[in-house]
Amino acid sequence: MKSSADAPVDDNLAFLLVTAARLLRGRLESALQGAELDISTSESRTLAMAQRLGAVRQAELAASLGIEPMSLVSHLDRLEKAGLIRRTADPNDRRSKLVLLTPAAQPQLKQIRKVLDDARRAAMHAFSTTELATFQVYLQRLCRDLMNDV
Amino acid sequence: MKSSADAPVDDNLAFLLVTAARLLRGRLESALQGAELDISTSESRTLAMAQRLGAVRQAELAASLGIEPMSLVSHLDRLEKAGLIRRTADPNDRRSKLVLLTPAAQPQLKQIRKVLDDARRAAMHAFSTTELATFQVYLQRLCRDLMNDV
DNA sequence: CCTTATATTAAGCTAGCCATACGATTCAAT
DNA sequence: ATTGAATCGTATGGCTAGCTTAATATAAGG
Repeated sequence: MKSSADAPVDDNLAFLLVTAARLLRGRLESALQGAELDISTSESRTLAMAQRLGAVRQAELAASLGIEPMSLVSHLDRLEKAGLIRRTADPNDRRSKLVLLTPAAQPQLKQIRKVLDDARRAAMHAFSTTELATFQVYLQRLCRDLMNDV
Repeated sequence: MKSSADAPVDDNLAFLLVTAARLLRGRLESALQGAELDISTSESRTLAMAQRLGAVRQAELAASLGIEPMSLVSHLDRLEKAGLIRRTADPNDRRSKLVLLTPAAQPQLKQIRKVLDDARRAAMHAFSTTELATFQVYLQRLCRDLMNDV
């Protein structure tokens, strides 16, 4: 299937980005729901980043996600309740808590990744491998710039 | 200033897109506020699209924006209250209303565009003209695909 | 007549943000 | 040792931008 050229789309890059994100997110949420995974896109992302960073302080995890620590709390609450993470006191700083994945999280995360990847692939099937790689590099660069307060 | 390579970012394109959009949007909102334009990003986008389409039915405007008609109502309410648009009965279909920009909207929209473009440019100053063009084409294609229900 | 379309209203949800605040802890300066 | 500032995670209430479900009156098309 080829893209339709007749639907008007924004002529402003920022509007396009915000719109694409919103629409793609809708797809991801539907896919997670359809797979009966009781987890949202944002919780999935939190879990994936926590896995990547290993035992990580909440403040650091929030920074890596580009969100406020306060906003992270509710995601962690849900993930902890679902038995996918646990919070433990940081032995090096008693103000802090470390976030660790539980054994149950690994297979779950594997499944989540598959569902999300399939949905993303379906949505972007008209893009070539090279284009996808370029797209991803651009987004990575942009995220870094935006997160590092240019 | 060059991008930092040490901040971890997501390795998933979808997460990157959603994050970039959120962060960029924050920049846009700040810029609009800083310029004391009493309008949000979404209202700006609605106004810009309404200008582009000319006298347009609400359902059609919503479709072009990729949002639900119901969601459009509150944006239009605000814009109408601000004197930037007016709604008028469609002579061809009495169920419908046409959205038209008021004379006050043109200079306002010009200012809004400037503020948004400056903010977007600042956020993406590390991208070359060619890269920006490529990025925009990718986003346009993605938006079209997502809006045309692939 | 029946079905679909249109704009609108209402309530509730998610994902973030904000301001404000708190107790506990840590760090740096004196 | 003391003090003030900063950090940390958490709680509260409220905001925005969309979505959802449900519903309504009116209009249009077959």
